[in-house]
Amino acid sequence: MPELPEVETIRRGLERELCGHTIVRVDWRGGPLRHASPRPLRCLQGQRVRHVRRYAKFLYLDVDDGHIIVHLGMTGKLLFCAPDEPERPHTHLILGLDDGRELRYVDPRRFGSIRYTDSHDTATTHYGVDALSPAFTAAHLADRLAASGAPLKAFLLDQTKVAGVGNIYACEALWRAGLSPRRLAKNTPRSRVEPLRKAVVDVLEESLAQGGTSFNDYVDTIGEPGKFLLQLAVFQKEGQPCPRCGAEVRRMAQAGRSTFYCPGCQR
DNA sequence: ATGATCTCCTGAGCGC
DNA sequence: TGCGCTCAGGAGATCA
Repeated sequence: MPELPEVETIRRGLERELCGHTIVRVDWRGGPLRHASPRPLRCLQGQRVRHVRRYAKFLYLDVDDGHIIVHLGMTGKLLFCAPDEPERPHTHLILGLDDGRELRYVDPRRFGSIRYTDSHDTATTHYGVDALSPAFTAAHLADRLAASGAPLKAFLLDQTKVAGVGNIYACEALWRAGLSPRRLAKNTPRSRVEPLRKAVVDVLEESLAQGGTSFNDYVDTIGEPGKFLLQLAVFQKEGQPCPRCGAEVRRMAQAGRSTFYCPGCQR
């Protein structure tokens, strides 16, 4: 479900609504989610949330003693609820807050994870630079592209190359840059690296400004869907005309995922 | 080491 | 209507 803009939207919601509040109750339903938590989640009781950070698609909730590392997978949602609100199916964790509200984690497919740890995250040590960080420069991207024999689409999806880009924005960025998803990363001409970097950053920032992209079930922490859907050029537009050249948008499988592209103007 | 494939799980949407 | 099939925004393990 969520890619970088959606996760960042959620981070902002958590920063606004959760920071400074203390967790007074932990109700863990036993998942299991993708990963077990190194420290028991019940130890979060009595701890105050100090900061909420994001790296790639991971959220880091810094508490008094350690960090809660959250990945939403495909269908994870963090929702602020009143205690009397009916519980949705697949609610795995409820954090009771000091002002009576609850923060609930709901995740039907259970591809997400919630881990409480006292140490630094080891899951992302091999990750690349975050696509919205200042370190994501054309020079850096050029180096990474040159070292990769993967097709551009697979390159962008690989979190160890560039962190935070998912299937929607990989398709959209390649369309904006006019680059074929099949082109090998190392065969990207130097002159097209900066346009690609800009396309990735622009599409992420524009989506973020709209609160992300929603298909079926993505909502932010107060249940609002994202509005970027209206601006997608090729993603899930198979058979429709390319907004730039009018050719028919196609779909193909790459690395087990759907790639949407325009055969007319992506070279 | 790198890239491709499979897998975890549930739900939605489609064709029959 | 109801069944079975395909597909889904992620990423880690495993294989070549």
